[in-house]
Amino acid sequence: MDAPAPRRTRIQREKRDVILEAALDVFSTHGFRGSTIDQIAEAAGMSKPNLLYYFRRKEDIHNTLMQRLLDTWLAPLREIDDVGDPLTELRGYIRRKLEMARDFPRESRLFANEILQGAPRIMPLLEGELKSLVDEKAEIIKGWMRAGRIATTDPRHLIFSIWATTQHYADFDVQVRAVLGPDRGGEGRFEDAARFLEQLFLNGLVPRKA
Amino acid sequence: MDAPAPRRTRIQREKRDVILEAALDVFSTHGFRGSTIDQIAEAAGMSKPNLLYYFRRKEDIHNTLMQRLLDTWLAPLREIDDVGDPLTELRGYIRRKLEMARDFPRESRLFANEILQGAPRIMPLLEGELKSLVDEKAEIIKGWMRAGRIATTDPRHLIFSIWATTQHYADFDVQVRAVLGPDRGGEGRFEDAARFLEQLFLNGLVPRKA
DNA sequence: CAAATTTTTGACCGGATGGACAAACGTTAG
DNA sequence: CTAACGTTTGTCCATCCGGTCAAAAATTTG
Repeated sequence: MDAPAPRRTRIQREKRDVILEAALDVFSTHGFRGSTIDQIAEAAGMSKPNLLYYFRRKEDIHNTLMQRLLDTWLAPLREIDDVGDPLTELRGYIRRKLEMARDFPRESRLFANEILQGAPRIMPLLEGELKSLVDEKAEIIKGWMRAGRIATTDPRHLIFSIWATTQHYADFDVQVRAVLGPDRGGEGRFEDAARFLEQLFLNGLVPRKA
Repeated sequence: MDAPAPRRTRIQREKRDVILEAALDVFSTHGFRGSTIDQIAEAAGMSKPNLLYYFRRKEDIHNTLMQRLLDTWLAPLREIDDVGDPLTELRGYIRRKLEMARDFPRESRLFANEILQGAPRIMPLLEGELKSLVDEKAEIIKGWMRAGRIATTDPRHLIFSIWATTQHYADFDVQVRAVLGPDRGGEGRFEDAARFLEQLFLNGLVPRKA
């Protein structure tokens, strides 16, 4: 489907990267339709026709961004396997996802925008690659439950809850900061979140003695 | 600030409602900039100039929608008080929020869209009304923790996690359904989610004996 | 009924926006 | 140097889109 061998010069590789970086900024805060080529071109420090020399259509930029995103986005989930302690494994996954929300908030928002609007461009991927990856990991988690190594519950909804709670700190960042206020809304918020989520996922809210 | 008394005829009230209903559909799936007046007008079954007779500007529709939204949106949180059992109170809050995600997904997505794009229109509300409401409820929760009635943790992040996990089923609905597949992606998914969330928030994942 | 008022519509406008194009400019290889 | 190739830009175009306007149609009021 894709062009077989996109042979590119050094300049082309560099400029394309600059454009993608700028486009990530713009797309992630205004959405696809809310972003203009002029905005992206200005953010990339070049003229609009120049930008269109590297990407023929606005959609091409978005597609390229989306494709790159999905690879890295699912990496943390792929890392889960059933060697080692289940709780350690899950704690690690939660930590990695939270770090991604902290370090790649634009990517998270880009993804959220796409899903919010019905995932028009990546629906096949969700039903294909994503679903089978989740199926596979859900099976591992189910094994842990059968062995009594973690509490028995719905593994898929467990994964959803990890996605939701971690990505929240990227996607709803403005709200989080507004609510926390200047004192606790600074960089410390991610450490607070990490502590809280660890406690939540491990022990829940029922008070424990000893 | 607002016009003092917007005296409206019966037709005006009805037509404005039709428009708002249509606009909720359109805005919640395409975002503000991604939606056109023509789209909304067609969904409302009237011509564009006719629509503009009831709302002078596109932004007015969005503002009205936003204003109505916020009242109902925060209602579940307002209901929390410190009479009765804390765990019951929190469980009830989670259930109510999940029901809202199920029954008002468009409202949830409209709100998510706004926050994702930096909350340009409702930032003052977040820093004002929302923050103080959360502050107030966080204080109640803190009281429960001091009394040893629930586990000690960060009350604000607890609220965030409830928002995140419940709204996820509205905002990321396409993804949830794609991952669950046809068998479990039907209407049963909300009951599964309710069961899972109750377990998560009460007991976490550490397996319990007895 | 007729006057006054409200509602609806077709036609139109100006600015924004995605994209095309050819000419100019720069760089590199022979 | 110069021809070939890659890069950049000014200009232009067609379409979309938010919004206006005047006039027609419908409704309400006296």
